[in-house]
Amino acid sequence: MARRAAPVLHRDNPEKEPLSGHVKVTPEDWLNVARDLLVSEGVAGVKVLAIGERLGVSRSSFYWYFKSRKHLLEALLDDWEARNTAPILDHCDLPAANISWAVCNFFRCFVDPDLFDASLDFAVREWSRRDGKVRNRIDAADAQRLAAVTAMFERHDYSAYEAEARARILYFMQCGYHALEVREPMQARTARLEGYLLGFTGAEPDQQAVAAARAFAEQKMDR
Amino acid sequence: MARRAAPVLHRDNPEKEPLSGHVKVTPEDWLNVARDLLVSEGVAGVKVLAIGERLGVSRSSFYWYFKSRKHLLEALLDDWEARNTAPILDHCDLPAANISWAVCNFFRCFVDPDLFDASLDFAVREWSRRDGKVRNRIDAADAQRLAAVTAMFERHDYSAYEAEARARILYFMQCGYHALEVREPMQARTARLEGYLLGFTGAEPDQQAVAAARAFAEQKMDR
DNA sequence: ACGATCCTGGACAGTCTTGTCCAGAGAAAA
DNA sequence: TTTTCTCTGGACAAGACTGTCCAGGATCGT
Repeated sequence: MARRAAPVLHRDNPEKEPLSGHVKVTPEDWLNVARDLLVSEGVAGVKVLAIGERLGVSRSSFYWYFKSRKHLLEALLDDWEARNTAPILDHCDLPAANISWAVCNFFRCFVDPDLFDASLDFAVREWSRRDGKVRNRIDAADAQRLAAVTAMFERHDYSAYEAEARARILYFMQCGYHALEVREPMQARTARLEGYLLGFTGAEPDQQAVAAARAFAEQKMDR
Repeated sequence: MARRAAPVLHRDNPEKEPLSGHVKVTPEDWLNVARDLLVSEGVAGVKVLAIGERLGVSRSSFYWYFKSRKHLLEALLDDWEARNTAPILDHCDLPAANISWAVCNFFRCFVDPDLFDASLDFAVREWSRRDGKVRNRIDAADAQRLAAVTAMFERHDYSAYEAEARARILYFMQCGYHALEVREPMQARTARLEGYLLGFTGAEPDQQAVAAARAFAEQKMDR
């Protein structure tokens, strides 16, 4: 075996790229495009060839940076874990004058793509349905987040029982919203924030908190 | 071309199946296994070979019943539409003495796999993220369902504004619950029903309604 | 200038999947 | 029984994807 035609060299094939020569990429480039594909196409769409094409680079150079596609997927999972849970925990721990402010703080996470990438979170969630290891990691993340929201309600004098029920309503509702990917302008959504507060705190909404959250969301929309 | 080895006949190959001869399947068999695979593996897992193997039938006989894989997927989508939306609309329209009973009726849909197959619904939802046509159909289904829940709250004297906010909390929360596929025994879940009612109706929960919903859920669990 | 190293392109091999074709088994009709 | 129709099995072809190998261009240090 090992009989093989001589590879076509650049100088013999000027159509390729005038003089730029090799295109250099970093492992981060591969990872970034992989994340995009995970979100837009699902884990099945994370293909070495597809990433290489988008980077304008040959497929085989991938194997210089990653041992295999499987290792890329592991890196992708680490990347998600490093991004998406900490901001929620932080925002639940933020000091708040009353429950309205606390809920509005929580709400900010799900409005600001820099704090929490909902698309990425749900792409990983979908992936987890077909992979036990992924599933375990996302279960742990959900447990952490729910515990943080529960603690938030408890700090505002709800009983343990009510705090947990309301935390679940709040977190599940927000996740349901993203799961359904409702096509609704951000304005309509924030306008209904007051209604939500009415629904799940059982207290009169603090209009200042609502206004602040609305302003924040609208500002995030402008970008 | 068209040179080809003579196919191995059954009588020449007794290893196959003693004497049962051809195994007959129906288009419904193909569809049922396809639905299972859609739920467990996602749309990418709906492969002609995989279905055929599970049916114990050769891959090529698939093409007698369906023009192509694409046509199977269309049939799958029609099948979902025929199953999953009507029960929700029906349960929202059920007569109810008060809002607690109404919400508990709604709750039943999401507890009874015969009324609403949440796994199938989310499998289609996931599919819809990669296919515009699927997306349009599921958007329409969501709109119908939300309208029904909103109307339910309105019949119990909530204002249009509050009815919509509470309908969204209720529907999104329930979807979020299924989207996250929380691993929690049904008992724990129904025990928290009262807490949910407390959270999103803004009224004192009707203990009889809660008890009835609990009993229903526990009975469904036994099967 | 020149050698060592980094990184990429293309060929190759192997697997998996879809879709087509046709011989012929089984069952139903004549 | 014989004929006809329905349905299945296996071969074939083509395409997509993964992973391997290696020649050699590009670049950096000396």
